[in-house]
Amino acid sequence: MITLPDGSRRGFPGPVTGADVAAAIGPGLAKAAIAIKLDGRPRDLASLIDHDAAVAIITREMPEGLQILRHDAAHVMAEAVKELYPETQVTFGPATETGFYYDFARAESFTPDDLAKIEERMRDIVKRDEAITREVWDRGQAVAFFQGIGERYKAEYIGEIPPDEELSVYRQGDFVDLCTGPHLPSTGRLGQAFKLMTVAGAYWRGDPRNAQLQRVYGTAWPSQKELDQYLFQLEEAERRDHRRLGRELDLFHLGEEAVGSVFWHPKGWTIYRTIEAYMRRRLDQAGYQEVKGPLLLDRSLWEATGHWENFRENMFIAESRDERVLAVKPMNCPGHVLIFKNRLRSYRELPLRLAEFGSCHRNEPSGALHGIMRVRGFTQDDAHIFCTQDQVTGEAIEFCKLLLSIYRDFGFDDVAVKFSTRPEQRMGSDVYWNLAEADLEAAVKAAGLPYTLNPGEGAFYGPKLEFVLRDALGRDWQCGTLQLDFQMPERLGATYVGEDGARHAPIMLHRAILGSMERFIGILIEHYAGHFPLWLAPQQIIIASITEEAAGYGEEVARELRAQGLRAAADAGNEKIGYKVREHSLAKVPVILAVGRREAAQRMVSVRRLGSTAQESLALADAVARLIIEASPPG
RNA sequence: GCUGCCGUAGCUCAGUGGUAGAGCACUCCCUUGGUAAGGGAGAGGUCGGUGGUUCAAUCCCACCCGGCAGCACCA
Repeated sequence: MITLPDGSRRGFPGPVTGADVAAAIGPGLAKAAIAIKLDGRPRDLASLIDHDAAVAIITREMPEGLQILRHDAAHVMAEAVKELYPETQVTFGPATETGFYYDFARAESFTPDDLAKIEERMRDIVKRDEAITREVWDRGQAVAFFQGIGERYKAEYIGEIPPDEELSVYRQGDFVDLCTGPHLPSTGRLGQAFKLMTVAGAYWRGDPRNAQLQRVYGTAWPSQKELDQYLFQLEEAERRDHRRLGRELDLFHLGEEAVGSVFWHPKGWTIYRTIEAYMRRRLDQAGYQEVKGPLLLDRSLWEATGHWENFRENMFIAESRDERVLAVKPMNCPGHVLIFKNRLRSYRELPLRLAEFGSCHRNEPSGALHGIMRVRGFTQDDAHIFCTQDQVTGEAIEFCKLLLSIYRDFGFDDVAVKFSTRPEQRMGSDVYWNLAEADLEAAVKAAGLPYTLNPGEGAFYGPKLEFVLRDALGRDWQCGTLQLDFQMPERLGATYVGEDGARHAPIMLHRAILGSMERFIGILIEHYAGHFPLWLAPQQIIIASITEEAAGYGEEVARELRAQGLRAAADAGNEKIGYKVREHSLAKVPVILAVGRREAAQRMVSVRRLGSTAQESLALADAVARLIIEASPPG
């Protein structure tokens, strides 16, 4: 008896295959079927069902089906590589979110020409429509076989598979691969909607101490249409790339003179200051107190916090004329703790929320740098909340509310939460960790936010929540964080006097909303594709005069708007209005006010919005009043 | 940091073992034009850096610096 996803049941006289079940339901499904889900687990279409079970047919359009498709694309690629370059060893080749990759071991590196050849051979293999069959081998046989054909990585890996686990091997044509599956019934079912993208290095088993393999990436989709759509999306992402827009819109630059640090240009810095002012306002309202700590702090402090031990390699060290060794601060928390413990604190002062736009420097590995998203010098919208254990939940809930509200103001409604627990390399006893993890989990539950578990990814001093927002292209970015720290205040000897007259170490919440200003602005640039909402646009309004006769009036309009706090400038240049409209539209100025002889005579402006060709004639006073309202920041 | 690829004008890119070119941008002149490029002229480069091979190197080789993609890393 077989139960289908809609709850209906079908009886079969004896054992059947997944293909039989699909055929029994209908010929259309039989044709579309590529695999089955047997009691919730994906299996080959050819797998035998010999007991009462819940069965669902998987088609290529379903998420599970797409994953199988991509996994198969990896196998077809491996087969193609083995045919073209038999000396190559295969290792792992899984599906990814947009396609697949396979890691190969080969002395020579693959060139772009090689990729084209491999892709061509893959298309052949699909045309050959080779049957893909599953076999179960015993360990000795498998190790001997893979050793015999020179596949040392595969042979090594077999030794690590738990002995009670079935060892399955898939055969397609002459290619035999160790794999748990499931797979398509034949290579022809893959279709031709795939494309090889790039080749890059990747460590065997993800460990930098191991050999580096060559990872060939590809993308694969159920149909050509979806492949084309994906490729278009990649182009769109490139058009929005913050490094490109940063240059085109003259926001910032990066240079060899300060690798990994941002040179903010006037327009970029205007965005920065606008965001900073907005955040400052929101934090003031939420009961934070802003502070500013020193950039250079003595080595002994970093030894006390544990950073010297854990992160010295990534800290910039500055030596002074005396014997002291100073480190450029990689984070702001020790400074805030020092401010906290500078005098005797009472429980009445808690929760004490110290905020700082903290300039930090971390000597990130060169390969990690990426535009202004991952830099060596950056500014965190950091704050530390010193509180009692009773206050943790309430503070966490308030923080989550504030964070979501701020994200909404920047146009991000989709926020995911990850809960990261104790990492392997950590500070402090498990007693602390048990307490901290329990408290933080209780807090996120109380805040009513759904979250996913991220085991082992916490900070070395405490567990953390990470807030991931999704941008206009559906990409995820981790920005906000909330970390619970039972250790640092105690390590640095920060205490407060409790109601009982005794001294207690406060609990410290580390938190950031934007994460880093640099990174967040990078995300915003890409999210808005450079087309910022009026309140954020560095140049909000251009007054383009049509003739020299109207230039004086244009300047007057610009002065009036600036007097009202708007970022307006007059363009009295010697160009036609069409040229000016094009120039400022490309510069993504949200509002262009055209003024000619008519407007000057009647004290009007002709309003043109970015993204529209419509023109609206307004009295100057009305236009100013309207723009003031539109340009006012949220919150 | 590792693997691979790349580095020519502000930008996008041609090009060659015999000391360099286009378009856009820039400057000036003409043009005063009504909503995405009006016309003309000019200026601009130690061909990423340092060594080497060569009669001769932007081109070939080595090292270094920087960038890109991925991996690893992200307190």
